[in-house]
Amino acid sequence: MYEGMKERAVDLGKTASSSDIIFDALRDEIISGNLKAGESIRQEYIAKIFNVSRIPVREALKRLEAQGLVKNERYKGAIVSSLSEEEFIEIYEIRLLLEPLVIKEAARRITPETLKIAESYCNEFSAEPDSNNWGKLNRKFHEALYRDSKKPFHLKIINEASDRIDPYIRAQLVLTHGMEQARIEHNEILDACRNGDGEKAAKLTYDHIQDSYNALIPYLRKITDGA
Amino acid sequence: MYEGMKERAVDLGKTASSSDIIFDALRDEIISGNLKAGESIRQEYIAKIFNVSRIPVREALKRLEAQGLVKNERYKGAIVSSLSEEEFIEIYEIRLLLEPLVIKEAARRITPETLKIAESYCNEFSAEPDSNNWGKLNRKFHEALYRDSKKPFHLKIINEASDRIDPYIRAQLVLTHGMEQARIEHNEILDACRNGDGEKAAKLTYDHIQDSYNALIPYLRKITDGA
DNA sequence: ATATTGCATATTGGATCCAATTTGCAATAT
DNA sequence: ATATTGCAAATTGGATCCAATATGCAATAT
Repeated sequence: MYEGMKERAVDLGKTASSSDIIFDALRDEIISGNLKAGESIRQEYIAKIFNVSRIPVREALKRLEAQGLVKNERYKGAIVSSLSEEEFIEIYEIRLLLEPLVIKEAARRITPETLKIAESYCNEFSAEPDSNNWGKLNRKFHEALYRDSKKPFHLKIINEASDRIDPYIRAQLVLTHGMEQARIEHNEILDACRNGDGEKAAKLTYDHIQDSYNALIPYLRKITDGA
Repeated sequence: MYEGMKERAVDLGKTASSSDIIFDALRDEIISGNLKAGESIRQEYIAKIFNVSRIPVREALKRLEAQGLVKNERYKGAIVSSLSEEEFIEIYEIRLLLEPLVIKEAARRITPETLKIAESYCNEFSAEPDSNNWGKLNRKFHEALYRDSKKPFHLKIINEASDRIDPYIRAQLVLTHGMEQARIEHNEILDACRNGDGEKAAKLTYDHIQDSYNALIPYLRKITDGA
């Protein structure tokens, strides 16, 4: 009886805690490049912004540390992690291994709903005039394509890997006008997914990541020097 | 002046916080299988054991959640994560991709010190009579072999993946007497590392993981049912 | 006998308070 | 001018306290 109530109850149960909200907010600031590598995050400062005590802030920072985005140092605050060129290369190695594998599965079982979402982000990305939003939309597009892969563990790794390099990707998207290339490749990948052609989607994704890497490497030093 | 002091000062600086100690302890309990999937961890209970308040316990639990080992649920405590057969397979997929890659690099640059450590754990593993210690020694052996890979991001993923399946591996090591097989394979891998033969070490590691998977699959249902 | 209701208890999330100690800067000494 | 010392302020880790509410069980109603 009243089956509809169940879903509403579940939704109510999912009200995010302060800690969750602060975690998401800080993660966003870091991966957007708004908080740069080496910068210090003071607990008290964040607590005041969100009108909460330091407790939920500290929990959020501990979680960010577990994911490698910051390093908590006593009396110094949470220092935003930097990325050496070696680690940067490592992350691309992992992306090149896992993302083609994931999209292969996802493309084969992709649902019309997911396809709609991905198409939407793809179009938004192509049309967006504000370069500050390119990074986020690019990310959302790729996330959408992987949704139906049924590989949560792979996705967790891909997400964390992407978080680490996202600030650099975003800076590069703004600096160069490699948008054209990205737009073309996104549409090709989307097309392969529409046809359920996992193999082709995988190959295109591999090349897409490789292109991203090639575009980014020359800018890596420039960006890290500028910090 | 007094150069030696620096190192001591650094060492002193690394005194672990309560939160760190509790995190390590809970992680150990989970990956040892002492705390089983589905069990609830009460903050107050842990706090009393360690004679601390709930604050550091909560921070530890948040970190464990970030790594996927528990899921914090209000009024219910931190529930130890279970692993579906699909996720189990996923983790082995990832291990099969990353571990051979890592050991290939590690074997090429392995130092005498690291080799000594790995040999030590290998021998301990072979000689250990108490089956409760097999899992930990097995893990330590593999960790040692990967030490010189210079791939921190890969290692982090491998560690977290291993954490998730370790309870099952340990149960299986105790249930079957596949120790013989493991011992032989460990020595073969170690030998390839001694010779700096990265390719061979990678191939042997791949087969070793594959064997582990084959041994574990039949026991997976048995173990999860028994919980 | 079974289902519903109400209340005491348990349990977590967050606020406030306290302790420890590093950091930064000014005063002092060389 | 430079290096050393001393002290106030800043900052984090942890303890204690409070609020909200879910859970479990007993009492009640059907």
